[in-house]
Amino acid sequence: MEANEHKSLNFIEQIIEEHNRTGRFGGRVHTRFPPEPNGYLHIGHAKSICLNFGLAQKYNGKCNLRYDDTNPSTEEIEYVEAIRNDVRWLGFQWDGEFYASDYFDQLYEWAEQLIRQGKAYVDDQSAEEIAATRGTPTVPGKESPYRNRSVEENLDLFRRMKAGEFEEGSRVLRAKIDMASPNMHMRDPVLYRIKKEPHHRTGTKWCIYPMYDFAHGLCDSIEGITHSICTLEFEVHRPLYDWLIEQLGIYHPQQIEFARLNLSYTVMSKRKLLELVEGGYVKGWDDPRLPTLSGLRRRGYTPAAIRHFADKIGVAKRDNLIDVSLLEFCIREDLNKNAPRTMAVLHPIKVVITNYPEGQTEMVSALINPEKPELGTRLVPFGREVYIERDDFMENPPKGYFRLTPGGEVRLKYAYIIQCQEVIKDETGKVTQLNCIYFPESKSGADTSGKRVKGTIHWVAVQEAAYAEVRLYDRLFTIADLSDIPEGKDWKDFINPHSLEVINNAIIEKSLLQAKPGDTWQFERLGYFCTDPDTSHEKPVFNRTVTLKDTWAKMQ
RNA sequence: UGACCGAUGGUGUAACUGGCAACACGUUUGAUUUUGGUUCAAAAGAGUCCUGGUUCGAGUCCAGGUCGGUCAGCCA
Repeated sequence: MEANEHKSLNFIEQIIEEHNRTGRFGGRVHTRFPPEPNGYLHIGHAKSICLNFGLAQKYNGKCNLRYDDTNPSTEEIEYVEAIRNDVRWLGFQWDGEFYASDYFDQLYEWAEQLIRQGKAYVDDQSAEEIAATRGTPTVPGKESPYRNRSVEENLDLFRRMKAGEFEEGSRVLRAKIDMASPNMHMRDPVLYRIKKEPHHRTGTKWCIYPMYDFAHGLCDSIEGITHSICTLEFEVHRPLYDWLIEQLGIYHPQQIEFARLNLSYTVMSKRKLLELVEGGYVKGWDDPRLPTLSGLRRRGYTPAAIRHFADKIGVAKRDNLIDVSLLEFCIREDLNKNAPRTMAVLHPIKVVITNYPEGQTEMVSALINPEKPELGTRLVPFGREVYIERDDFMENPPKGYFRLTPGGEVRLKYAYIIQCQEVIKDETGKVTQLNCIYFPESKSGADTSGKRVKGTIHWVAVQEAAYAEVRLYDRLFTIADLSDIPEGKDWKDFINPHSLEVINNAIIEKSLLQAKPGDTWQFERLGYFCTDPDTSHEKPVFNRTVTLKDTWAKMQ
């Protein structure tokens, strides 16, 4: 596919190829995916994962998985395992699996080195005082009264911080840069803080922990990362990233920033996702309505579709809002080719074929997947009574409707053409049964009836029907752009109250009772569905991944 | 009256680095079809944020503006 097809380079590939030309990294490409283990991965992370691992593959390089675990108060082992599974599920294998905490000793040494160089100092101010003296983007900050302590005093204090002599919040280590810098991140940023909390990997060894800005670039340096790819909000951190590495005189990777993914009708921030989960708006991190990888997986999205999506959206620096219809296109494309077909009826009406012999059944032959005829056929039981979709019958059809109508004819897919002769209703006027006749010579594959019908509908034979729970999902929000909330409104005001519809007694073919969690299907004419982990032999449960395109529904 | 970044059809990304603005999604139309699916064919839709400059020629270079985003955690 990518063999001799010349695809233009994205801006990161252009930078890499420029580096390769000039020999800055000796032709090496080594990236890393650096999640913080404090939440689940979402499709925005998938963009970053595909980018980082994809670059490594493309340039014959390497990509590490590195947990950015510098804050023990929010991070948990549960998340590192979930992240590992998600990355693997997406289809990537990292070269090295590392943790920022692996490097705490080295990081500490470098902090002492900075102190010895007179480039860092221990500040006794409180967090509030530091905030108050940092200034604003337009007003310079004020230097700390502790800024000019001697190297010896700083070293002593920092070592005692490490030894646990001081309370949390009483002291921090700060870089000594420039309190008047127009870049807020250069105004003596905090490098280390005291946290008397056990860490999921280092236990109680440490009671001081490095800040992101201090740790990240230095970890990149240790691992020999060439291109440290991160999102746009870190752009203003880059001068600090570079400053630390230069002061220390160590190997210098290149940080490159790209625009994070935004998807229409959903939220992507960890904070909001967490709020949806904890507020009970959804049923967990793997709720199929969420853009988390675990949610998408449960919804029936495949790794290949997500990778293809990541490829199609491209990489650039401008803010973007990708239309979900592109994601839906990617999963339909995959499932159309790969999902076996079956028939299910979500909202049934019973059809009785009055001229079909009572007690008779027969097996009709159906394609497993018309996109892959080599997969062959399956046998579907047919009989005198079948269920059809309520939508596939209309008593007073509009122009252009070509399904079943009183006196009208349709084909029951893979079986016979039927004609509706009688409509039976209950006392409320609801249609409860259709009496039809069939044309024996119209059987699929052996049709000598000469009849032509416009419509073909799906069905399930009554005597072979089983029941299932089917969960229909819709977009989680009612507005496309969640970054643009009207004045006085909260983003949660736009949660779609109809994002989940549960059908308790959908009709399926009995053969589907064998379905295993994760199996994907196309329910003919309805959409793609995936067996949910909640499924059981007694009560199969299916999630609708996405509907089929429906040009008729669009016309209505 | 800060610093940094960005601006190309409805959406996203391109434009071989100064040479007829292309591709994908979406939309519309037609053909095929035993899924109103798929497939195939076609169309509409931007003259590249604005103003000026350089040039035979500017989306691309220069100057000035406008609009949008990010940054004031001992979060990442």
